[in-house]
Amino acid sequence: MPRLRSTKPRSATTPGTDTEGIDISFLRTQVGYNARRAALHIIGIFMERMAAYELKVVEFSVLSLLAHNPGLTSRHVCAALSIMPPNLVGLVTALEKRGLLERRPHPSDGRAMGLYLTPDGEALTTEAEQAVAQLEVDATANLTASERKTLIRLLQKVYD
Amino acid sequence: MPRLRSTKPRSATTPGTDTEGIDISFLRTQVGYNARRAALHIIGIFMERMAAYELKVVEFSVLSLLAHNPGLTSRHVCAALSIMPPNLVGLVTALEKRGLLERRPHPSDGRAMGLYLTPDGEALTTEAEQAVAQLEVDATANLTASERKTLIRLLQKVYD
DNA sequence: TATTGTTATACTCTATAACTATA
DNA sequence: TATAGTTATAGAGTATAACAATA
Repeated sequence: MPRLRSTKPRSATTPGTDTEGIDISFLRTQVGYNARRAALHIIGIFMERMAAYELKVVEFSVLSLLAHNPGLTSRHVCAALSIMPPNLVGLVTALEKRGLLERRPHPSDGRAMGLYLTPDGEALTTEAEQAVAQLEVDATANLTASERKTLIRLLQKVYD
Repeated sequence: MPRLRSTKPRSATTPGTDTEGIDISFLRTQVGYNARRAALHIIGIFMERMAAYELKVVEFSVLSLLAHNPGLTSRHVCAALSIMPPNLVGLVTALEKRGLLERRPHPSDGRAMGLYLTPDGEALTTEAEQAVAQLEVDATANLTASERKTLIRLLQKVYD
């Protein structure tokens, strides 16, 4: 299989700032590279807009997960979001201090704590989810509704 | 707009380990969430397989970029791969110490250094690119060739 | 004055080991 | 013996400020 590889060194006169003329043909044919670039693009816009709610990506994910699954334990949240248990502790503590969720002892398992949104947490999450839904549409404005649906389906086929 | 949100708390008897039965319907409708999950899935397999070449994702990206664009300056590489200049320094130094690339003074700009793969670097990159291409196909085995092509096209529409 | 490459540094994110209390 | 939550800590990744050499 022949390698497509330019032999001519790049213009010796203009180092320049732009990305124009740089050959990234190999990386562009890889799903991983493109998925990462697309994810970072959307996450960048997420961070800009969600700063108003003082929510990072993982914090929003936890809140949204608990909004739809009240009483989930830390272990459940970790499994669903691929978070290491030690890293969830500080996160939950911070959200608890902000009055957005609370830990309640599990009724039948003395080791476990159920996580529940407070009314404030519910309200904020409702707003935040709407903001995220809008932000996602804006961040993927180059896609038609149909393309967006197809993209999500194909991405899920990759990791499911 | 009604919120779909379960009101019934989760089973009080089985905290469990699995992810079964957890409702992640909201997150699953977001492109950003799915793109990140898919990227992490592929990157995980990348790290496993490319450990044989002692190459991390960013290191491979730099090598592949230089293979197709000999003489690129640090500034170019940073712009093309969204790396902060201070973070590229150690990376290039390490690859140089491994004998995979070398810095040559730019012929017309005394500040700049052109980056070039050594013959060893070229050889390793050729092997690594083949390994990555295979790994990508394996990591996206649930997709047909046509779906894979569509996925890449849609991802590029998002961030281009 | 602006830019390239660099150093030093700080901040964030993620990962590992070990402890406690319960099961 | 195993598991849930936690603590402390280490490591990787990413970001900013400032400097020397050159444009």
